Amino acid sequence: MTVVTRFAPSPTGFLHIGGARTALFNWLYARHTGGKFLLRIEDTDRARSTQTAVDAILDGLSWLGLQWGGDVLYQFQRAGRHAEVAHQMLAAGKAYHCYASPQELDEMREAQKRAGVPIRYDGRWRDRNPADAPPGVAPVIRLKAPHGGQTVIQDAVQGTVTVENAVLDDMILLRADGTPTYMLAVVVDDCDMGVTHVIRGDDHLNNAFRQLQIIRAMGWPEPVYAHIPLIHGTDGAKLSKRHGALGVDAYRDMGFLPAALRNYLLRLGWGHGDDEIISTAQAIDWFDLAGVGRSPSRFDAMKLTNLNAHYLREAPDAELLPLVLPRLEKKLGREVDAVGRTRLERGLNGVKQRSHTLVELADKLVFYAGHGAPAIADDKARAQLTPDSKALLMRLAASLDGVADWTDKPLEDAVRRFAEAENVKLGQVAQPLRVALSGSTASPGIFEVLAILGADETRTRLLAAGG
RNA sequence: GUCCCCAUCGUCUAGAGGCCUAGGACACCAGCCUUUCACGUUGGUAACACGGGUUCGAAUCCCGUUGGGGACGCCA
Repeated sequence: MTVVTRFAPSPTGFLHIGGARTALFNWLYARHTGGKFLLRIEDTDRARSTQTAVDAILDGLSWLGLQWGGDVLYQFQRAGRHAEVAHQMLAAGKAYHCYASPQELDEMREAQKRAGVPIRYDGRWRDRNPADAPPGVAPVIRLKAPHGGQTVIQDAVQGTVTVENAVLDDMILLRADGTPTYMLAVVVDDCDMGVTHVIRGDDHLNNAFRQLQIIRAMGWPEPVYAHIPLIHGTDGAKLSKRHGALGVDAYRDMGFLPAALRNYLLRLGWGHGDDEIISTAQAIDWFDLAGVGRSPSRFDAMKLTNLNAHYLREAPDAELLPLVLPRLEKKLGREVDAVGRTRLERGLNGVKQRSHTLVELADKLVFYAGHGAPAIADDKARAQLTPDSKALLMRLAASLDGVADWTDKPLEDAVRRFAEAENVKLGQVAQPLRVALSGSTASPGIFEVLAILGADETRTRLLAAGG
């Protein structure tokens, strides 16, 4: 049997980190088993669904590298099919019309709340004669759920979960306006799409029992359920669009790499021994449902950042350059010219070793991209440029004029000899020099910076700082 | 309120009854390396929520307590 998984977000907002992980797990499981990963947009709530949100979700998944198979299925377009199933159930006596008005049901729930009894539909139209139907009221169709016994789910993550049927009420399948509810639509679509494994957040665990009742009423094959624990914010509460969650686009803007986010998300709720750095290929090979933990986890930006720094260091320069270039040009307010580009190509490796995000990478790279004296980063850097050190830099500029081979090693020799001649420690020359060239007290190796900037640019910056 | 789920360092986790004096990673602290910052490396602080069982033996199994989370819509 070919495994079919799906990710089924509702387009009411961006793709947040929890949804991204759900998508990742579904994608990984499909890839691991050689199955298919499908995408379905649950847009049956016409009032809240937007095209902007659909685009954000599609963009987010693409950026994350989670390619879905086939066309995107839009749930609303299948409303006819959903209604058809509801009517089949009606005809088969598995469902019934309910004429209770929304206000009436609100009152019912209020009364239940006051009485301290479970809040659920009381089945007032379940066995009532249809002849009692009030005139002019469009009914909803409700599932005639089994009364006795219990419903049991063998969840691939949660294990055996049992619920008494008595606590499950007769949910609405088809609204008064003839549109399907989520419960019906999910089940019909999963069945028609041939979904074999439903991997989703465990906020859906309770829904699974209701969905199973529909599936059984229709006599359809039951999927394997895998309800993965939710991701919580640092306060321990469910992460949602309304509560602290950011869209994956926000992480892209913050300079995180898709590979890092995938690795981080994978480790949130799933483990494979002591492994931490897990490539996507490795993840596909290793991923299984049995390794998914059962307790909720909290989002830890520090760990993501650490992982991102790792993937940044590992990434080929050619891959990174196009990603930082736009950020650099935004900083400079102009295009990076050919000279700047060459320096970036040579300097990228040294800087990426020292960066955690693309944002940081761009910050630390900007001195290579521009011309003339760099902006001084902070007071610590400014403090390096004393009258004494400025004078020293002027003498250094003169001394460096004699360097014929403007590369790392000869430059290092020259600077060391200069320090010796001045009778100061190397650091006493290196730090002011670093600030003069890069604008900061922290940079790649100073001789590398010297070499990449070139003799002319170095001289320009030295004179600017010394004068 | 009712139902469901969960519980190992601050965080993510390893742990399938003896391999546990509880391992790894992030973060934090100290040392080394060093032209700065990183990287790297060495060491350190830090956890089985509590109470009962079962067992020769429990972080691991059972029950309860406490705590946390989720769900109870003509939302998805």
